[in-house]
Amino acid sequence: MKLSTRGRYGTRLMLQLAANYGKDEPLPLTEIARREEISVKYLEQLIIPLKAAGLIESRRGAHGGYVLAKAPDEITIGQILQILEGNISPVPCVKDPSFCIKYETCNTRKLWETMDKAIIQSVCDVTLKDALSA
Amino acid sequence: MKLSTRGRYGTRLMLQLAANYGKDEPLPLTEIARREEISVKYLEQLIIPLKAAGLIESRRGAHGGYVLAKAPDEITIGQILQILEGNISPVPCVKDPSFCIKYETCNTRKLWETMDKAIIQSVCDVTLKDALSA
DNA sequence: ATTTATCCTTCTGGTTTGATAGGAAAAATG
DNA sequence: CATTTTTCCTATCAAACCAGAAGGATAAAT
Ligand code: FES
Ligand code: FES
Repeated sequence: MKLSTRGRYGTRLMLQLAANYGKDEPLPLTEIARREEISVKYLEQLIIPLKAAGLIESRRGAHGGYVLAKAPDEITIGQILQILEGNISPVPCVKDPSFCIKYETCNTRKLWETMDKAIIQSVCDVTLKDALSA
Repeated sequence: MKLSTRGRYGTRLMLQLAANYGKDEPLPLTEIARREEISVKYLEQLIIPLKAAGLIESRRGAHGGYVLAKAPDEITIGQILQILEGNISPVPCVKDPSFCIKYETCNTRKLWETMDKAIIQSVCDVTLKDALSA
């Protein structure tokens, strides 16, 4: 039940961008890497899907970098995790019934659905803005 | 953020034992394996730590098998997962501060702690008895 | 032209997962 | 006592996943 470094580093990355939101200059990965002590090369990989999902915009070249595509209170931690970790539900069958052979007669599914809802609520209710001010 | 088969199969195993609770005969793994369509060999591995933790008692030899060591309403799903999956918190640093270098200045820890509490509550409030009657 | 950056693809060592295999020890049965 | 049934114990293994490094192409500013 561990969150991988993708989700954890990605959230830290997004918080840095959130802190920089509204400023003139975009924030380059080199700076984020320095502040968070994560390699640029690894951050590059994480930022690709975040950009593809439309959460981030980029500017290339010198004085380039990244900026949030939306305000910090319009992006939730749940969205970030969903993008970087894939489906975060504890068992696949919650989203994909064909995953479990004994789906029909399963007496544990209700359990995992309860767990799933608790997890989703705990991260989808929180925006970057909330996390920054906390 | 997936629960592994250890936690999922183990919970199903424990639910079978809970359903058998109070009966004269212990339930052998061959029978559980047949009902749940999981190999006996794999179930054997899962049941070792459950027994070591005192949740289960065994009787060897013919007509042997397993019985719950406590009533179904005294065993929670959280206990089972803790035993089979290890620490179920989404990030290790919640339990072990030395895990994260930037522990002191981390701005995401509060987030994961919230998530952790939500997960724990969703499984520790539920007993085998609850899960059976649900 | 040089520098600073994003962008894109690939590779790899290490760990975890999900089992299977083979047999030893104990208890009931005939 | 021999057989069967069952738990008990240890080892092995393929596949998947994780964390990250490497190498270079492209674009913009100076
Ligand atoms: S249906 Fe998927 S765990 Fe039961
Ligand atoms: S201290 Fe562990 S994630 Fe921040």
